[in-house]
Amino acid sequence: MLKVNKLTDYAVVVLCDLLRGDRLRSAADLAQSSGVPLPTVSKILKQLARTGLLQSARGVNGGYGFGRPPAGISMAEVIEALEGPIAVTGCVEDSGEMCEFVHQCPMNGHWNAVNVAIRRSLDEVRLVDMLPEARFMDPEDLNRVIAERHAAAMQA
Amino acid sequence: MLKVNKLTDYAVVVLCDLLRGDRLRSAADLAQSSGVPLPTVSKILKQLARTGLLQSARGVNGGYGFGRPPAGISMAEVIEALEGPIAVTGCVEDSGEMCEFVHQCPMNGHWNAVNVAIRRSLDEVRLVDMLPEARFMDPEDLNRVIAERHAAAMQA
DNA sequence: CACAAACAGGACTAAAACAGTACCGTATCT
DNA sequence: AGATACGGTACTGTTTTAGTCCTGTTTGTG
Repeated sequence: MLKVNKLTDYAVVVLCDLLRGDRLRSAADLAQSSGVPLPTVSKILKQLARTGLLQSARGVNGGYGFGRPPAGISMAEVIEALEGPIAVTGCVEDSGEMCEFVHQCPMNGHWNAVNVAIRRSLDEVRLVDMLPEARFMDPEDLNRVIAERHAAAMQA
Repeated sequence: MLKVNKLTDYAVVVLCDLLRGDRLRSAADLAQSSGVPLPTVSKILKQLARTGLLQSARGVNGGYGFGRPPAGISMAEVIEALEGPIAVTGCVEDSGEMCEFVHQCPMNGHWNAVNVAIRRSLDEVRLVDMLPEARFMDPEDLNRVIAERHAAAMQA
């Protein structure tokens, strides 16, 4: 276990697709080019827009684009956008849930060490690292290309 | 999400209890002192013994003890013992599952970077770090005490 | 101004995973 | 022989997840 859900998995596929373009992309467009079913893509994009990771534009010629420079987006942010705060158990500060034994639980706060460790490691993996082409490209070049595409998309 | 299941959560409680003793402890005994229901404790201990993290002895005066020096046990091992290999998605080497699109999937192998990062961070959190008293004790002293208890339990 | 393209939000259902329990078998000590 | 304790597995109700669909709102275009 310790799995992310499928939506998050698909989200990465779709986001990588979005990274490759230099304009707003509609949900239908992304569904087609990524192979993920439209309703699912739609659900993912809505959620990502809600958290600010993506920007959306309605109406004809509308679609989705990154809400900020994509080179700065970490996997931790993507996962949290779709699944909420990273918390491996309920017994953790900020998890939202509160176990009924908080005050007597001997584990209280101790899983936090685990959460912090995981959170930090996810901060260090960037979304652009998930691009297949990232393996073969010079990181500098990759960042530059991605930044140019983002600028073009924002301008249009 | 990205949660461990409750069994794993309970397991840490029970294991910490076991860390505090210097002899074999029966499932019933651990259930009582940890407050976790017996059938559940039993299930956890069985599984941990199966993977070798714990040793078991049957019959009167039987019970469970650590299979090896507990100071060397990491949270990664505990989690893997109860939940199988750490793999945040199905699309990952060693996850056991194989998605039907392996050969065409553009993400193939890329979540691995995430898995490796998480796995490494879990390797660095030790089981003994989950002990509440670990906060107040000198790490050297903690290791010594734990080692002595383990030796005593193995000898008896 | 009407229509079509696209996003926004929420409701609903089927399937899968989990949690918790119970039962029966086997080993060991006294 | 009998009591204690682990070993394996099967079962069931509940919760979560996945996936879909429907209705409303915004915006560009002829």
